[in-house]
Parts: sequence; C-alpha cells; structure tokens
Amino acid sequence: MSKTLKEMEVLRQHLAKHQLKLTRQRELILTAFLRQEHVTAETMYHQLAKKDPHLGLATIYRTLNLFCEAGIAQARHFGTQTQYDNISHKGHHDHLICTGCGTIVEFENCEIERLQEEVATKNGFVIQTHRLELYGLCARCRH
Amino acid sequence: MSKTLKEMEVLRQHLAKHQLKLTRQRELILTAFLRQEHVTAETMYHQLAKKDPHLGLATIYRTLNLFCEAGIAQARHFGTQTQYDNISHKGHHDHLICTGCGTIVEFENCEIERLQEEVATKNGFVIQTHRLELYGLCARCRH
DNA sequence: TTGAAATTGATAAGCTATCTCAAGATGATA
DNA sequence: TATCATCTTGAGATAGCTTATCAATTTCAA
Repeated sequence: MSKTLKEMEVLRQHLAKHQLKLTRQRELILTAFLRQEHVTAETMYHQLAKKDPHLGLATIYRTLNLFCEAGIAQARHFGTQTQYDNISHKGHHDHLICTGCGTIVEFENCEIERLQEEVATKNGFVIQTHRLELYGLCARCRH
Repeated sequence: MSKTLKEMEVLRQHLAKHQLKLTRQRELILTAFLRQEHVTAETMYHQLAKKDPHLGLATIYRTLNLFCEAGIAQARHFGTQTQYDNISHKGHHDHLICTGCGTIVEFENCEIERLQEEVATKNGFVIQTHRLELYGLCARCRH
C-alpha cells in the first residue's frame, strides 16, 4: 500500500465518522499536500491552479483545516502566515529554522518530549500538543 | 535602581545607538508594559486610553516592535494575535498554555535548553533564539 | 533658541483567514 | 441507477490584525 493510499484511507475514515464527503477537490489537495513537507494555503493555491483553475482559496483553507482535524496535518503559525505540515506518516516533529535562508530541518527528540511532560505534570497540566521551534543559523549561512 | 529604571536605561541606550528619540509615549508605554507579563497591542491600547486618550494604536505597535529590537520584549504569535512578552528582567522563558481558559504559565528548564543545543549542533545550527509552547488543559479546566 | 530629523495620531491600506450563499456534487437509500 | 437530503464548492464579501502614509508636532544636538 503506497503512502498516499494510506493517508487517503485515514481521510476516508475521518469523513465517514463525521458524515462528510469525499470530493474531487479533497483528493486533489491531499495528493499534492503529501508531496511536500511545509506549505501555506496560498502556495497550494498557486500550485493547484494549473491542475484546476477554478479551485478556490477558501476550499484550500477549509481542506487543510480538515486535514488537521483528521490528524494528517498540523497548523503552525510562522510569522504572519500559517504553515501546514504533514504529520501522518511520522510522529510529531519539531523544527530547526534558519533565520538566514529559511531552511527548515525537522527533528524529534524523545528526551525533550519526556521533560515537557514532566514540566506539564508539575504544573497540573495535561499536554494535548506542543510546538518547539529553534531559530538560528545553519552551517552554510554562518560563512 | 528599580527594575523600571533599569529597563528605561536599556531603552535609552538602544535609542542613542540608533539615533532615535525618547518620547513621552515611549516612556508611558514602557512603564505600563513592564507591569505585566503578556500583552497584546490592543490590550495596551485600551489600558492606556485612560492616561492618554489620544495615544494611537499604531504608536503602540511601533513601540512594542521597538522594544523587541531593543531586547526588552519578545513577540509571540498566538492564534491570530501577537503577544508581547517582557524578557528583559529574566532569561528566556517558555509557556504552558491552557487551551480551555487561555491561562499562560511560564517555566524554564535548563535540561530542555541543553538538549536543544545538542540537537542544533548535531544539525550544524547555532541557535539564536527559540520558542517552546506546550498546549493542554490546566487542572481546573479538566473538571 | 534653532532647525534638521524623528515621531505621532488618524486613517487608509494590506494581508491572511473565514464567512456567506446560490449552485453543484455526493452517497445512502430504495 | 434514480432520487434527494445533505454536504461542498467557488467567488466574492467580510473580519481581524498589523503596517504604511503623511501632515503636524516633538525631540535634541549644536
């Protein structure tokens, strides 16, 4: 089973559970979404304009938000825009962001996650989600 | 030397270095800003309307951004709004945010910071700053 | 005190994201 | 596979937050 098919199945189940429908647009957007790591609604809008000139920006937003609810994507406020990340095929991931060239490197660190749980518990919180972003200069930009 | 005076001095030096001027508005906004942990421009606008009914919203935004450049404040995009945090009198701090009531609890964890450095180094990055936000439900909101 | 330069206030403009609603598509059911 | 209640879409309007504009005012070095 290909990756795309797997996620299509996740979407299908989410739709079924909430009495929503699988549309041509949702399939199109999901397929394109899975081909990249980080996108904004605007980016996808321009990308998909070639395949479907009538696809509306509102539909892109609605669909990406739907993906978030289905657990396929995660929204992240970066600067003034919202980026949508693909999280279906891997666990939660955090980001290293180069302030020089904008490169984004993903990472996962169980130890950090464990310490986060510890801090939360100590303060009476139960964590639902989190966001960790490290900003700095990558090797290339330091030279 | 009081806390406020210390930060006023930080501002003064930043202004001098960049050929900017110390105005009545900047003093007023700094004083009010230092009295709280987290504010939005809108919040300060309403708070200060009592003291100076003609203080413009644009001035608040400009001034808070100035504080960021001076190292007194740090901007944080939370939902659709930008929150400005006072960071001059303490080290960097992270946040526990209740998704139920919006309460924000600050924390610091050296061990997490150390692991962040480790991750960055492993990827060839040198960290300039970071942002860690844990979202969840506080004790009260779980009941 | 003077005057070049920075700042302010008020409002317009810009951006991103969501809402509205008529027209169209979907899919459970018979 | 035909029906039809329900969901979705597209296009533009709208909302919410932040920045840009610019004439009038204030600051501060000389």
